[in-house]
Amino acid sequence: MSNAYNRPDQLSAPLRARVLEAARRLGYPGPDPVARSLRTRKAGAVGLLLTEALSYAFRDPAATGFLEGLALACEQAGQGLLLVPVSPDHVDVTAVHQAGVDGFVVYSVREDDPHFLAVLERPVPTVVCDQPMNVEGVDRVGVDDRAGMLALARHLTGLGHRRVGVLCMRLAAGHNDGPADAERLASITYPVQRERLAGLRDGLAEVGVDWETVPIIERFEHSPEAGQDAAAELLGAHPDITAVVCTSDVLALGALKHAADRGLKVPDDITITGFDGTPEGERVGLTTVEQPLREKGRVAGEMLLERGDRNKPRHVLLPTELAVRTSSGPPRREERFFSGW
Amino acid sequence: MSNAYNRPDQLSAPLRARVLEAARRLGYPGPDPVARSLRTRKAGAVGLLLTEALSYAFRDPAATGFLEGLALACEQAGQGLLLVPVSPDHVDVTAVHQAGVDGFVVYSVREDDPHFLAVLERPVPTVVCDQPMNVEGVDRVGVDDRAGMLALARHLTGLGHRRVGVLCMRLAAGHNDGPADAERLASITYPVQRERLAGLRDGLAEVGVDWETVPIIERFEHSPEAGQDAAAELLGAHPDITAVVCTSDVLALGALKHAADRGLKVPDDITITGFDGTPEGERVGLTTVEQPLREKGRVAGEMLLERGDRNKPRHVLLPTELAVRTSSGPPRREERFFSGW
DNA sequence: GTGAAAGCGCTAACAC
DNA sequence: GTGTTAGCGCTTTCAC
Repeated sequence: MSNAYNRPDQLSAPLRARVLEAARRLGYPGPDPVARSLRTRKAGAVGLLLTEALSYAFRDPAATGFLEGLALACEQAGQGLLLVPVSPDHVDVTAVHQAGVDGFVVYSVREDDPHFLAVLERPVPTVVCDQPMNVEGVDRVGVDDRAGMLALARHLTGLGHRRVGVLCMRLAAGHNDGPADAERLASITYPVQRERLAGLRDGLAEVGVDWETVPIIERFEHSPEAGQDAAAELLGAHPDITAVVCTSDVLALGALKHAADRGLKVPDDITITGFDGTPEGERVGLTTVEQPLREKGRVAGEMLLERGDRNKPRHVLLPTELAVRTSSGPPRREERFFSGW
Repeated sequence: MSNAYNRPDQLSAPLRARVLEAARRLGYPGPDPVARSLRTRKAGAVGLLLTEALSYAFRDPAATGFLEGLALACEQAGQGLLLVPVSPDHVDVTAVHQAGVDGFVVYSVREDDPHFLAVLERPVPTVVCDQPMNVEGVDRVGVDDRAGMLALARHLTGLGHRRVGVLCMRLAAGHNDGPADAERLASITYPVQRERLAGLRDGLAEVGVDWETVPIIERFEHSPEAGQDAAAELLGAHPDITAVVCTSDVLALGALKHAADRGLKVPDDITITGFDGTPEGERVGLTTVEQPLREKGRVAGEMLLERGDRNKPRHVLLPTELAVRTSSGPPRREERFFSGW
């Protein structure tokens, strides 16, 4: 009987038909997938852990690109993709325990995220995307955030910018909407933000800009609105800034909006840059660091699903590319630091 | 022991700590979620069935809006969201059988979709979004597509348009990239498309335009590229058209692109309209019929999750709103039908 | 507060 | 090709 459903080739066609017909008549709804999973020790699904609320997966364009690639990989392997419902505030980890999955993909969470720690306790393989970095025995796929931002910084300093300000995403647990002081910068628990800031610091140091003097505005929420608001704060406090470096395209989109509202011409009056390479950013001509978002998702899925042979953790670093578009240009003549123009 | 994990309140705190500590020492990874699901008859997840490839969920802005709302509802109920991997071509229904879920949300599939039929055989509640319509014993949430399109049609005829062309999505199984003839129109298996076309037909009939003379171009793929291509086909064959009505914003975005490439000014040279009300459409000033996408997803989730009392099928119809923006205007003077301007 | 036992529905193995 | 059986890991119940 089990064979009729699971191994059609083991029975003769007419017999199979007969069995199935009888089952239908008896009102048998087909094998229970949960019972089968218990028996075969396969859930047929991959769990996805996001640090944010579930709906974030469909709102953030960088996440969306990643997930598209991940979904592609799952699809090809015939695996489902289970979005695990985690409340970002609640420290309720039961959802992770409830998830009937054969493995987890963890997308860009804090180093000390309790949900992530719960995932590690589950006896299933795990692949991390982006962060945390350097977790014992866990595969990871990411990009060289630091090198990407360094390239961007050099582009800006090459244009002549010296007075730059930064808009960045959440740096650690807890709400901190405002300037990130030295103490905050020393306790970053989101490695990606740390790396991107480090790349910028290095690039600015090459032309003698003191990192201590660079204003950094942090936002808890990651949305264009937050970027817009942060840009207002930054330019309000530091009107002499010639370039606003954002650690994501989403924030940069908001900064562009603020510039427009304020009547500032981009890039003539001010340069604004992003990071990620989202379709939205491209559409509006945002200078940014592009990373292969979809590819990252695909690789994450494949690492998890194809882990037949290897058992030592793998780390894949995908390339980034500086995309110079129309949101960056030299600072105004009177604001330039040197005058070889 | 089970109590230690599941009912912390039933034990004394120190005892609970002792048990958990012992379990950890023994290398016990916590209760197996699948076994628990089998026992409790609760999977803790909602299945999502899309007619398209899984990754489509993250690519189509209308789907994304819906899913954001659905994810929100799941999250609030502490339920996971399982994306069921269906290959659109393959008629392999096993993925539906494998899915360990407490219910299904079916998003906009064909009336005779085999995966959908497989869902109906599963002994779990199901909620349909948009289509199919009128399925015995199944809850549904949607919008009044016909009325929405009728309002749009009246807007266009009011502006003076008489020679309109249509770009529409897939109408039935099978690839048909090209004109939809009478036979094709008579065998539509996507009710949403049928309704939207009917609304347009009704609106045009009010001013005496013969539906038979309205060219309709169908595309299998639903993407801006397909819309662009279809617009080229439409305007190539019918250069006298003054308005291109698209049955989705995504297609309209492509049509706008085509118009731009061809050097046509919108709306001076040609009017282009969409349907859905996506952020992208809004950004570019697309005249369209807005529907509450996120709300639709939320309602779908809630209908599935809160089905405590009711057991007769519910049908929720959400309102649409005509959004007149900058992509629609009167036809050129020499092309107008009447001249009261 | 503890321990033992039944059974959720299935698959895989083995005897017929 | 058919029938029987053990057991996946859990929760629930009931006796202690």
